[in-house]
Amino acid sequence: MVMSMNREMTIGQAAKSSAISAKMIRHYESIGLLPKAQRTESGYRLYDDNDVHTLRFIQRARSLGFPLETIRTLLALWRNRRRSSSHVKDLAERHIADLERKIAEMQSMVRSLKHLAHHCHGDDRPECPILDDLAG
Amino acid sequence: MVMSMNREMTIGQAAKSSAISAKMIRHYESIGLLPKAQRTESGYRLYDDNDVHTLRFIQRARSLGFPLETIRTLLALWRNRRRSSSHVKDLAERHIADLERKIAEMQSMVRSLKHLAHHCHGDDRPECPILDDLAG
DNA sequence: ATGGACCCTCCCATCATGGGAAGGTCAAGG
DNA sequence: CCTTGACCTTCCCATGATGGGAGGGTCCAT
Repeated sequence: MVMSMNREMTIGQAAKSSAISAKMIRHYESIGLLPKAQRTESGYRLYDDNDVHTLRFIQRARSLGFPLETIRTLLALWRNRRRSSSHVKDLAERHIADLERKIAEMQSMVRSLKHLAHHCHGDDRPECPILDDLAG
Repeated sequence: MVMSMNREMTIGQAAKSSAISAKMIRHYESIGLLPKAQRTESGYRLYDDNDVHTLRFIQRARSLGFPLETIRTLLALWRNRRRSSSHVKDLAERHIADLERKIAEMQSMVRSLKHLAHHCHGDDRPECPILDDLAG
């Protein structure tokens, strides 16, 4: 049933194919996010298309901001045919809530900063409402 | 411990007065953000109202999200009577731009995640558009 | 055989913060 | 006076995700 070619490649090529740096691929392996890679006799890591598929999964999850520990769970769910989609959705929704909390925090900072900056002349003189605010 | 009358206090009290942990106050001193504190004969750090004023300045700046290196500059400007407010305003505006960039990044993640979560049934079955997306 | 482009491991840095160990100091109450 | 507990000290380690770089081995094409 396996009809795909099993092209093997070194870590540099896997890195290019997945947009994850070789440094990070080694790191993910070291923390057990990835299984230990195959090695050549001389110790070079070898990756096949399946490995690259996993790497891309991780890359996409990282690009959505998922922390590595959550990605560890997502990978397990991905591989588990008896998973429930509610588990995955729950992880996504918690992550969304996390992001929205951080966004709100930063937006509040931006509002305050813009207010302060708006009142600052921004010229050669020392008077500055921004510093006045920080000084309390 | 010799405590003079002009409102000198230990690090724990300075921490309470400034809402910066004792741990962080020591750290700020170690990286030169704060000058070395006075010490009692037995080695306890001592802080006066002026020091607490500086600590509150730092606390307020941190609460607006300024990184410590920028706060180092802000402190110098605060103490410099020949500063130009444009310098301060510039720092604030760069910080605003930084925050807005990060906010936009996270909002983009949230948009994608909400879209995916919206299409996920979130039930007992394994089918999951979120994992399908991550898997590419 | 040589050079350059890979690969390996190991250590260190970032950024801001906290935890905790091991030990010294101080004030209050028995 | 001595104990107790709440402070204080320094030092090391951890977080999360990533990168830099040293020192050394491997592979391939010229």
